[in-house]
Amino acid sequence: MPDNFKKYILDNAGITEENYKELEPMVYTLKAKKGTILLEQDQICDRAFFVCKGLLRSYTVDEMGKEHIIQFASENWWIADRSSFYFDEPSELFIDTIEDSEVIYIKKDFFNKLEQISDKFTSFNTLALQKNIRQMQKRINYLLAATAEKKYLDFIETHREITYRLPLQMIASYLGIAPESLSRVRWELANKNFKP
Amino acid sequence: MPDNFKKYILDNAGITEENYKELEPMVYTLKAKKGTILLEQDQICDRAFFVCKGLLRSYTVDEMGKEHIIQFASENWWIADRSSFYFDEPSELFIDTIEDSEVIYIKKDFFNKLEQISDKFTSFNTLALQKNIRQMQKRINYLLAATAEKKYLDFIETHREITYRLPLQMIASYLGIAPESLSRVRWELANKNFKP
DNA sequence: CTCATTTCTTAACATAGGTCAAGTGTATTC
DNA sequence: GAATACACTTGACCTATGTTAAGAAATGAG
Repeated sequence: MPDNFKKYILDNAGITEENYKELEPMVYTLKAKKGTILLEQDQICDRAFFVCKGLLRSYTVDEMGKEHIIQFASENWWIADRSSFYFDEPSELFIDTIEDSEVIYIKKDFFNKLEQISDKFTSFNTLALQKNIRQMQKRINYLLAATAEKKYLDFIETHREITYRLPLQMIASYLGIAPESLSRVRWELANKNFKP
Repeated sequence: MPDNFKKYILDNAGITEENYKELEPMVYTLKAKKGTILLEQDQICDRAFFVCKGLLRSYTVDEMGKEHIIQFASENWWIADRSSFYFDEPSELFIDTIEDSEVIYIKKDFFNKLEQISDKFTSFNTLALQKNIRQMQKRINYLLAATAEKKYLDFIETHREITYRLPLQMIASYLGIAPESLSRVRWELANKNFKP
């Protein structure tokens, strides 16, 4: 099961099979039924999750008990509270599974070791951080500027792979709109495409 | 004038005066009157700006001509389109000066050289990226969840130093609300604090 | 000091989107 | 294969925020 994780590391950190053996003991495997919470708010997120199979999300819960989704992660994606992991501070986020999932998780020792072994890893990590920033900036811009309809259209565009696997209410939560509003937007879109 | 920049680099990259001399030719200085545009959308942002004195902002402009502020930068802060700089792609952002300002800018050669010279620089850079991500995630969460009032209260809390230097319309733009709404919020807040 | 410009506030009105409450499908479970 | 729980839609209504327009304050330039 951890095969696509191994492949991912070998490809991206540029290390040998030999070297990977040193890391293997620090790789943990986990299967979780849909709806399992893997990280709670206020815990310190001491691990990063890599999705081998399935679908996870991270989210906050506000004073009204409402959930606000920060990120989705499907196959070959990472998910964690980056800040909590990096700064050892309590997590803002919950993480749970949206589908039955198979997950790898690793802790800091893994990354430390990998950094020693690989000369490519640091720059790969920087690249990942930069991509993350680019994506977040785009999202901030959408949240500042866009209507519900524009947000939704952009979402299905940029999340094609997972759109059909997500309950609509979760997409709504990710976009910062009410599920009922999303229903309405979809109805309006369906109409537009017939009229002319 | 570049003195606080020099201090900033020596402190954070952990290099000697001697080493700094090698970098100096790659450090550019610039004075700009309030309202000067330093970066236009669609240009490639080939430089990062460091504010010695004054106040800058980055922002997008939507199809309606409306500005949406992404970031402010006052003394000892950096501002740039990180993604454009890193990935050599056209910038989403404009950058201009909100006050008469004195600015340092440096290009990639500076960072490359610094990376060679300093053993601390890479980890310092990673720290900066992580802090950036933390701050953006918090902002996304506010944009998803908070009312205009909460957003404003959080802003004056976390941007104490610059709040009084910013026109209210720019704060409104940063928060994703209309300037008139911000006026209303401020009026309501002023009332609350007298009634009880 | 005065005129011009920009910034901020106020008020009346409009609307996107939120809330509440059924109601209808669609999965999952035993 | 009923029964139970989710997920989605619909409609009526409501509210926060946007819009438009005007005037008051503040700032700045000459």
